[in-house]
Amino acid sequence: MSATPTQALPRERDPKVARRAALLAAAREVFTVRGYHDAKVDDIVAAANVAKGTFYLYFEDKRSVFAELVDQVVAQLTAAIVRVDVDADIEDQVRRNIRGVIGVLRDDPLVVRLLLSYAPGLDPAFESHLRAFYDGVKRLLEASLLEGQALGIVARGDVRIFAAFTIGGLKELLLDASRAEAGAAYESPALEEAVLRLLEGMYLIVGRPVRP
Amino acid sequence: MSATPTQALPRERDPKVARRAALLAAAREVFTVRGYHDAKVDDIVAAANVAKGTFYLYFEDKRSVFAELVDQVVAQLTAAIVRVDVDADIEDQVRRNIRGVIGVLRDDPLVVRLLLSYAPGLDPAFESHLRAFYDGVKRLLEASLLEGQALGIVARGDVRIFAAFTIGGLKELLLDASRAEAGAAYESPALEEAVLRLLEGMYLIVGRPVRP
Amino acid sequence: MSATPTQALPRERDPKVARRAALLAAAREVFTVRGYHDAKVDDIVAAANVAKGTFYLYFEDKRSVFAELVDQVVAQLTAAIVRVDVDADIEDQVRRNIRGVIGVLRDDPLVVRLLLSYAPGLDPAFESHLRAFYDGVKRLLEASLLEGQALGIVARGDVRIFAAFTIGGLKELLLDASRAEAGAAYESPALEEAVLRLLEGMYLIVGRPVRP
Amino acid sequence: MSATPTQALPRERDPKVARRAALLAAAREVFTVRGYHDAKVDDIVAAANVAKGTFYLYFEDKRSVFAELVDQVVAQLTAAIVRVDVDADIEDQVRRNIRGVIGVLRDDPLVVRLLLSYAPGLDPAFESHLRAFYDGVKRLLEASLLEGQALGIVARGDVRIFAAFTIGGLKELLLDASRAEAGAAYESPALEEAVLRLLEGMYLIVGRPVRP
DNA sequence: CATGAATGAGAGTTCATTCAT
DNA sequence: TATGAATGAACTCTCATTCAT
Repeated sequence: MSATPTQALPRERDPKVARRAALLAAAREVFTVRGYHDAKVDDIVAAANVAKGTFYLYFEDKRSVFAELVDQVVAQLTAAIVRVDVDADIEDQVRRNIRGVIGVLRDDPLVVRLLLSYAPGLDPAFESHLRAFYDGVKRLLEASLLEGQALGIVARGDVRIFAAFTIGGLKELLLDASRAEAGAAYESPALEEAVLRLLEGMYLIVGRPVRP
Repeated sequence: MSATPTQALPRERDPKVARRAALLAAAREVFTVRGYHDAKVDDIVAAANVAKGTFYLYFEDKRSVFAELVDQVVAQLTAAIVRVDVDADIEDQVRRNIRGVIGVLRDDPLVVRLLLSYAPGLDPAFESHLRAFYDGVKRLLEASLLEGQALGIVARGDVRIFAAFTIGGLKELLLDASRAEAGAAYESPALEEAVLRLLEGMYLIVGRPVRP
Repeated sequence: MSATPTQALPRERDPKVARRAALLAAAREVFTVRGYHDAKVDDIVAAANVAKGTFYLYFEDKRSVFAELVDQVVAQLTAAIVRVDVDADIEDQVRRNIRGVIGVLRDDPLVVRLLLSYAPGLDPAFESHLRAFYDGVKRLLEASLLEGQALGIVARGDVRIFAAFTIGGLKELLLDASRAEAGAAYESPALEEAVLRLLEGMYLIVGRPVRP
Repeated sequence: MSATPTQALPRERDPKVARRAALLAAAREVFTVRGYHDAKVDDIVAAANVAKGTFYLYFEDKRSVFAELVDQVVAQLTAAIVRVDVDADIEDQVRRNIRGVIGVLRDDPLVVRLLLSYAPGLDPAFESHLRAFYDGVKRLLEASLLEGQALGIVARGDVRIFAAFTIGGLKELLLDASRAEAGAAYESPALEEAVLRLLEGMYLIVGRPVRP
């Protein structure tokens, strides 16, 4: 927009940062394709074109790279979700949130599988990490729903159930979408519309006067 | 209730069957607590109070015990789900299905976590196994929904999306329920009622005459 | 040939002896086909149609069955070899020895491979056993050759070399023969004739007056 | 002989090559003493003063080290054997072959036992490997003998039998020699002479006019 | 005597992590 | 800082042998 010297894609100058990023990218690729346990550190360093020891210069251990990757996506998602302001246009904001989440996953379909791999029980080591995220989102949603109920724009009912069902449904839907080869219905705009409809059906009262 | 010598819980007499069951139970416990990879065969045999070699008398290998456990739950769930007959009382059947699924998981809360651990990407070895089950359920649901749409008792819309969202929502809900310590809302009957309401809101048109 | 009450094939009446024999036969079969290390006790008892524990009622351990099988063949071979009496027809006796050895192996071609598997170094456990046999035969042959040299019917030269070469040659030849599907040259009489010729060429002076 | 800085025995400078060689040497020692099955990877790495994992940096698995050792000797032997050229001095070439084989085994008496351990039946895994070598040598010898018969310098008779007997005799002789503590007769030149004599006796017509 | 389930020491192999260069 | 060879604890699975029934 102006003559700022910043590069469009600031192709990292600092070689240390670049290395770290390369390893992270390689890890994401490998973890996504192979799964956490099948992904060997050897695979990651091979993909990053780096020696094995280098890996440990940038990361504590195998587990911490995975954790960092998860955090990355979590951060992106968190950034995409905004607390619904009841004084503004509700539907628009909900739509925006849905679109945001879909968008993040669309941009980085590989990590979807990683993130959606909640896998409770399969690996206790990551339960806490992933659960923390889901719990956060769930709480955010619950709070919004409660507020909405007070304002009469969310149907009565147990918000925990609403929240859990919503999040679960979205997860499955997006997982499906990340796998679907074609599927016009899984095109972003259609998906967004369909999800909105579902939420409306379930509990969301939009497009109606706030007043009874 | 009578003089039959059979025991209420017939505490398996056949020692081989008993051992197998003991190992299976131990494995379920260990897998559930530790997760597949962290569960060592040593842990399982220790829990079953059996020597290491014994394990291999009853199971091909570690993986096959896990697979068998999954199959067990899948079978229970499959048995609990019936195809909805549109000539009979729809709501009752849907309710029965919901109740059936909830019931199975309630009876065996440990394995829930195991089954709900779809974990795509975390372990390619079991993806196919678990996906096959989910795909089956999804297809069953999709078919029912299509039929329902033809009869006017299911709202219009993409049945794939309906099905995926429903299953995802249920998974998350039941997972939550399996963790909830107290939570009155997660009591079976209330849960059943709440789920029914959600489905109604999303797409199910019940309690109304088929014909306008 | 007469009314002797002995049975032609005295199909052992004593069940214990029969069991033992059955196990031995099974072991021979399995060892021959699979080799010592690949032959599992399970395979042997399966072939003998006997429970695993039974094996240990009749034999100390796996090794001892093998040893006994080797001893069996060694005994047969030892019986087939006679010390050459220089006062009688030399050629005839040599021929008889060759024929005897060939005959034993022909009767029991399975065990040939077992016996010829001298395998020094491959398994120290059996070296001593098999070496003892070969050394015995070698010494026997050496003694005969020495005697023959004294009588002028064996060429001059190192009898140890003669003996070793003879035994090695025979081993290889018989091993080949035990494998040869067709091979007219490996028919017993032809083989016998050929071996005799070789020995004559190497050191045996037959059909000539002892004294020049 | 000059001022070159190269060492007489260039004690491998490349540490990777050195390690590999050390492991190979250790394996040869251990296999030779203990036999293939009794030789544990632990023994080999202990002998090489290396950690267990290191073994697997240099070799696929236990079996492949053994195979490589066998191949090594086979290669040496193969190099030592030349096809007899009938237009040149026959006796000299045969003598050279004999000397070559004896020489190889003399240089590395440990591996002799390994190589001579044909052990059919003792381990099917290596039968093919070793048999391939013996069959090769046998075919080479047979071809030479056939050629020789056509030229009248090899006696009539079944060349397969000649070849088998020769190779078996040599094996046994060299095995004996590799064990013989003292034994003047087993000194290389004497051995070479004796073998030549045996071959002459059996079928080789040397030093005589081709014409009757 | 016979059975065959149970045993458990031990084998080969893997792989996250370390560290000398 | 980067390397990659070395490490060794740990894991799964095997199988000869034992022993209660």
